[in-house]
Amino acid sequence: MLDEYGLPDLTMRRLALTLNVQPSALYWHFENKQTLLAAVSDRIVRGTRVVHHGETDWASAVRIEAEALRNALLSFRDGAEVVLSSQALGLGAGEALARLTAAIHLGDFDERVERAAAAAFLHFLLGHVSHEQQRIQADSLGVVISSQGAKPSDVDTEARRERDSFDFGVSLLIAGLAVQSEVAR
Amino acid sequence: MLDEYGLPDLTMRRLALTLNVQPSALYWHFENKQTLLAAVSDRIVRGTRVVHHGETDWASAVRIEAEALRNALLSFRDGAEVVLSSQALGLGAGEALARLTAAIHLGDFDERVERAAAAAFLHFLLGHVSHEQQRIQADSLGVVISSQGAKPSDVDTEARRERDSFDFGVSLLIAGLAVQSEVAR
DNA sequence: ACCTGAACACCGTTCAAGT
DNA sequence: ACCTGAACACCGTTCAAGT
Repeated sequence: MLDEYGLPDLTMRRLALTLNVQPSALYWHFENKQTLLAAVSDRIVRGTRVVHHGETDWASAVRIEAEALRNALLSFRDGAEVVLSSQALGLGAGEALARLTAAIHLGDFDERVERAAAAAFLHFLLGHVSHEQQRIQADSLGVVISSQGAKPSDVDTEARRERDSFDFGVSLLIAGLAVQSEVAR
Repeated sequence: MLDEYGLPDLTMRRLALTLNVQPSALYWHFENKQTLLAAVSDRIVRGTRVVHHGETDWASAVRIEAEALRNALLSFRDGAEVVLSSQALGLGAGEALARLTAAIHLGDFDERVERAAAAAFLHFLLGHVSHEQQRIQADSLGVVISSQGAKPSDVDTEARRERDSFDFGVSLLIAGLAVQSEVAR
């Protein structure tokens, strides 16, 4: 349904219709829409399992995990916004945070540093991908935002640019964390 | 209205009621709710003007700007979420991005680096503060989320912790960007 | 230029009652 | 255990018509 209609049209009533059921029936299975969306977030995040990395360093582990999470979010329409909206309520992104924290933990930092860094990674990640997906959607609707002189810029080079700026952001945070580790010892 | 009711209850109908006007009247002034919220975002972001920093280095400039933006967002209930929701539509956060970019520009980086870094700062900033405000709201409703053994932890130390983890995130990004500048030359 | 009145096509959620 | 029927209290938006 998400892929077909997008988040704004993922309503309880439409979901019930798809399931050939009355809207009220959904409330036997989920307390409300928020918890339902949290469950959807979980499924989205768990989508991409990371290849069990042997004994790589923490930086590569974080990079791999970030990439995997980005792919998981990108694999559903509005994926990032779904997770963003349900973590805004304190639900749904726990799994993602745990995975990032585990990767960082390989670097053996102070525990509070690890928590704060994982949160920073997650904030960047969700923000960036939701921005990406908003662009994807706008493009698919043929909406032209780019002002003056910018060529149609084929989808491929556009996708590369997005990936590059994502990697750049991840690199910034990793480099910052690396400096932090040198300060610590 | 935002401070009194919060974003979820900031509806066109309630706004009209507050203004002693019919809901349809609002549509003469704004094309739709999205553009109205974008205007609200603008006001929130412009709230805190930065003290004209003389000739500090780019790192302090960025730190000051980030702090100012955080304060602007915190000064309205659900401020971060308002901006987040309207920048998800490509509107509303332009001013914030411009200010961060200007501060970073003092460091004289590659233009693409500056853009990507400013975006990274903004994503972290909005994500962090919206998380903060969600916590504030939960606390004010007396909702206890913290599991087991965590003391009630007075509001003051809680606020300090939030500020610290915000500063930490900003520091991560700044340190990462500093490394980037060394690579460049 | 700015607003009203009335309508359209929806929402999420509750709750008694059914099977 | 799981669902229906019916209702409640709302939404955003449009558009002819008024002043």
